Amino acid sequence: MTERTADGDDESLAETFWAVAGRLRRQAQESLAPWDVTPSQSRALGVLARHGELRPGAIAEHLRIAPRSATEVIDDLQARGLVERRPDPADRRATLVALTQEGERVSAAIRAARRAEADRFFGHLDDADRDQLARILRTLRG
Amino acid sequence: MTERTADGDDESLAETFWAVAGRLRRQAQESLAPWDVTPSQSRALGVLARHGELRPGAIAEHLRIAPRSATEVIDDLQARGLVERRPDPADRRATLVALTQEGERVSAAIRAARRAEADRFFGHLDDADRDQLARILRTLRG
DNA sequence: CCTCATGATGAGGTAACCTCAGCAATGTTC
DNA sequence: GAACATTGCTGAGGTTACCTCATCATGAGG
Repeated sequence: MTERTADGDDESLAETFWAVAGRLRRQAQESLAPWDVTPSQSRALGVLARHGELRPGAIAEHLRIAPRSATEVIDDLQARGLVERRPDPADRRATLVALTQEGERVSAAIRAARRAEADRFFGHLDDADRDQLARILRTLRG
Repeated sequence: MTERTADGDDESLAETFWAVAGRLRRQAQESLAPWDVTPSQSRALGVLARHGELRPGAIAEHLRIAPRSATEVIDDLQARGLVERRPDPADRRATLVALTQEGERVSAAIRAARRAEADRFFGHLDDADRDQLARILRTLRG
């Protein structure tokens, strides 16, 4: 009798929101397992896939993290052979980060898996609700 | 010209959801600042305020974290004088964790601040949207 | 009592962030 | 065109919030 104890504890919207966030996070994490890539690495891969080669600072902006933190994520991705660093011909201080072929492959695969995951997660909603949710969230995104 | 760069990068619902989550998290964190209490500590205080004295294991269940992690949060709260541990008269292995008077006071204050924060955050929505959102999130919460 | 399960905690680890300091290349200013 | 501030990245080291695994009591059942 494991008892669904784990909190009804709801203190309105915020609490419910976080409960949902937790579920979504766990699912996302699972869906990344096959590639041995952490969520933050996958976010960085996504940015690179969308924008092409970028400097670490630009990646940091896209991810809304400190530049130093981007360096770390890039280090990890490089260690896994998914990105490579090359000097920026336009500025000798700077570095350009680009997906390797393997990086392209993995990032495409992850993108697909993430999409499938999201569909599965939000698929419990009918189309109208999905639209509502999207609209409301965009309002809150600021 | 600071440039609102930080990502339009939206890959549908999930991305938007996380953008909102980020904003909410930041605001929540700020709203806790006056009491020098971390988010996870405040969650634990909330559980204790709602349920009264509990064993660490029970707190862990409510927070959906490992028992060992609950021990840690409780340690921190105890160091700040917000909770106290006393032996469970019903089981000599167990410990009961209860709010101190200071803990009650702080937890009430935080509760109020959190509520105000949430109102401010979700206040951008009209009543209908708030209801919609609540309903949809409850569906997704599982 | 003897064994197994349970409650809490020590030890030690991880992911994902952060700030601060330092170094090299740039841009600016006089 | 030398002096100075700024920018771009990264080393060092810290924090939060988790985790697992091992240990050590106590408790419960045969």
